[in-house]
Amino acid sequence: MRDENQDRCRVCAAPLAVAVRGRPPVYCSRSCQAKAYRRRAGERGGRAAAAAAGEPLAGGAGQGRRRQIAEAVWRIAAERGLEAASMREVAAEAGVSLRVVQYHFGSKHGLLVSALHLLHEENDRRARARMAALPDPADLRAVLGAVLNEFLPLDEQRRSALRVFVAYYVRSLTDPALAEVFLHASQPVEQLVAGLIAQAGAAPGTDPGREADLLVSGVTGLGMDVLHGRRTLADVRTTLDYHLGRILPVH
Amino acid sequence: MRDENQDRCRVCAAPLAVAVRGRPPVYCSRSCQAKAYRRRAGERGGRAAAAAAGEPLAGGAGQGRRRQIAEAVWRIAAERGLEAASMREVAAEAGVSLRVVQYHFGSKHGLLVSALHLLHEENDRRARARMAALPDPADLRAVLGAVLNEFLPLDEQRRSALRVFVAYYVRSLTDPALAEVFLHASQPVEQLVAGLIAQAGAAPGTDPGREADLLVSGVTGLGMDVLHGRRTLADVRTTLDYHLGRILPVH
DNA sequence: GTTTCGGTGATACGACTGTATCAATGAAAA
DNA sequence: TTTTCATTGATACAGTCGTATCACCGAAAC
Repeated sequence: MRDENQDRCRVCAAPLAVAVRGRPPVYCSRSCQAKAYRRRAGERGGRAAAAAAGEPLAGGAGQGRRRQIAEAVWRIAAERGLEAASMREVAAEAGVSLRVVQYHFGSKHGLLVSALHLLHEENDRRARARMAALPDPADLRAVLGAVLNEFLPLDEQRRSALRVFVAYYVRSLTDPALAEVFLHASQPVEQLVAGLIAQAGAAPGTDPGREADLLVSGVTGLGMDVLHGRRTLADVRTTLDYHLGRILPVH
Repeated sequence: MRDENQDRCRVCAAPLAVAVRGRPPVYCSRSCQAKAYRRRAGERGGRAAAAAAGEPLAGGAGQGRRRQIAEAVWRIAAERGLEAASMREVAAEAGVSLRVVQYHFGSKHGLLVSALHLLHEENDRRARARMAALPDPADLRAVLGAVLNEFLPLDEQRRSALRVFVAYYVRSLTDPALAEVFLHASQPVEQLVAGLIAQAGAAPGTDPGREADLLVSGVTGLGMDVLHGRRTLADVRTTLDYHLGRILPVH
């Protein structure tokens, strides 16, 4: 409590300009600040040169910061809704300061848009990984089931993803920039499903495209009902099995 | 600009207490206020006694105020999202003062819950009216189509209703009181659809319950895609016709 | 005449929100 | 040594939010 903030430079003791806004000044000039920096660097070099240098900042360096913050947005949106994702709240959840969020995303709108972008990439990545982990990639019915299951809240990850997804969906209804991200991303899901249905050998008289359209949107809606508690997960899976069996007759 | 607010009673000219909070006082006591009231009533009675009396307040008196305000909430939610529905914004949209909204709903949360309640009643009313207006009530396929079309944004009314619905849905994921309203309301839609399918003569081997589940949630999802611009309304109707034709074979 | 009652006008408070500003930091380049 | 660069810390500002408070209004009851 001795060297409290005086109105004198810490190095040359010259009087320093008063700043009514922003961070209070401590040095009278950039050179005095550099001098102080070198002094500190010297002290530090003696005992902890290597330790203080690297520190890749827990979660991938460089633009890993952006990802770290985006994940905080996802968590908040999933648990408390997008309207609870204020700048300060996101910063706290990510364990960084408000200024860091501002710096890396510019504005709140930029933050939301970027977080949605990263979310789409992440979801694609996860879905691809899960499909690659299937025991028999030639079993087209299993592949189809895996694709559709991706929209059901089967585990905490998918549950959270669905919640974030619908929260963003609603927001995009009144925010063109968010709608853009939605439109430029998820066209091919229905086409993928339609292709799988056609390849797997659909029952005669069925239209793979129309079946895929209702299946995809229906599964999303059923998943939302599960989130709500309006339906059981088991019930939804039974319904899904029924329709898969109807579209793809056994062998 | 002559009789500006002095610190004297308007009637007896006694000094009046200073109030740092709330509306500034004008009378020194309740009796002086009543005196002023009677004086005004006397003047008014001479020329506009009947005209000033009734005035049911444009839209149904009594608890019509609540409805008027709830409709403002719906409009704002449909056009700018639920997060834009602040107390002041709702009051302005409804053409009343902030205090009136506070008085009739107590808190913002109470406002949102009540508005959702009234919305459900309104939607039921509209759906019932549209079904009653069908040309041939015995044509079960037409009735089924009408029920499902209720979830598509076919006109501005349904478009708006769907937007408000999904906005509230998302909010209900993080608000138990809203979720309650959802759960205690819309169970029987799927049962209604399933009943219609069974009565209309489904194709052999089809399960009306499972078909209804996918149809209802699927139609909702497709309607949301239309809102988004991800799908054409015509495309959705074609898909819907396809599935109706599949479930209910022609004659 | 005074009180009571449902409803409303006019402020005010404190907590938050998004954004802006100024300065410091650590390291590398000039 | 001085400058530059990308990043972060520490505030400040103006506005909005939900809510609370006090007084007024009209009319009916006592």
